[in-house]
Amino acid sequence: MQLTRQTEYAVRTLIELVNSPPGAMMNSRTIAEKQNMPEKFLNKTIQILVRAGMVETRRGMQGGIRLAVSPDSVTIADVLKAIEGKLAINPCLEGDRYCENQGACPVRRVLQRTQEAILAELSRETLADLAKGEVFCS
Amino acid sequence: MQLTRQTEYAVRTLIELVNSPPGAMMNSRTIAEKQNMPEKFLNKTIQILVRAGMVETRRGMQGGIRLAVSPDSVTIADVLKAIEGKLAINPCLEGDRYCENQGACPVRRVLQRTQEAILAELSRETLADLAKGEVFCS
DNA sequence: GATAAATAAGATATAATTAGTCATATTAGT
DNA sequence: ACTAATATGACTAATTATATCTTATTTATC
Repeated sequence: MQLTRQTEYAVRTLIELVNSPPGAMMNSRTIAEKQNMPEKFLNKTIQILVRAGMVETRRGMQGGIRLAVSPDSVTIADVLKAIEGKLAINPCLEGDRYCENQGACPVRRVLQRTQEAILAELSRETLADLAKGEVFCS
Repeated sequence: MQLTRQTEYAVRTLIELVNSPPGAMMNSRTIAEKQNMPEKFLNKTIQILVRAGMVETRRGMQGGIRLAVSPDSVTIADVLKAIEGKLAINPCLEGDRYCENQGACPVRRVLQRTQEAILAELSRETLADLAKGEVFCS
């Protein structure tokens, strides 16, 4: 019942990008150093964000990363989904999962509510909101 | 960001015990079959519940498992804590963890709230409440 | 009392996931 | 063309979750 470290890296990276000059490319090493994350692993993480359409990258000199979306249109829930693939906290809550007792199952009911609560909280604030704070744990 | 399967096994086992004749020993194989869980793995899971004081076991013929607590005094949150060891969804939220930016960190703030929401939902209903439903997903 | 059957307990092994590193390809400036 | 900066993608290692196997204990039966 934990966020993966990669999700945290992704969030912190995005915030870092929000706080950088708009439109400018930022290189991943700088972000990795600032936020104390393993550089190569961060690159991998960035790839996922690229595929999710949240950032865009350019190779070569003067290359780097920048946001591809508006900071106020992305929440931690979005990042979580992009990185971890799904939001279901238990298999029985996955969309395509069939369970004959779905309606009656009390466990599922509690988990369903829990998941909704998680989503609600993680969707409350956007990257733009988060970036105002400027500092985070390392 | 998922419950472990073991946590689910534990919850389902406890509900099974709540629904069995009070005070009677139930054997783990029966529970495993009824709930479609791997028997030996369930045994391991039960051990954790024993150490947490939630159930008591007796070996040998006529042995088995039974609840050691009142069904209305245990919530899924309690089980989660017993099985997964901690409730923190991110390292920065663990009790003993020091982070100089704790107060100001916006990421931590969101995660903190999320964690509280999770706990609130998982603490809402006790085993006694859950057991009323009788069926669950398999 | 000895033996066998039932049962949990504990140790070990496998599989899956997460985290991290290394080698390659691409781009831009010189 | 060459070199340095940079992302990309393949590979490796570590951790965690899951499952199985072996051993110890208890009770009933003979």
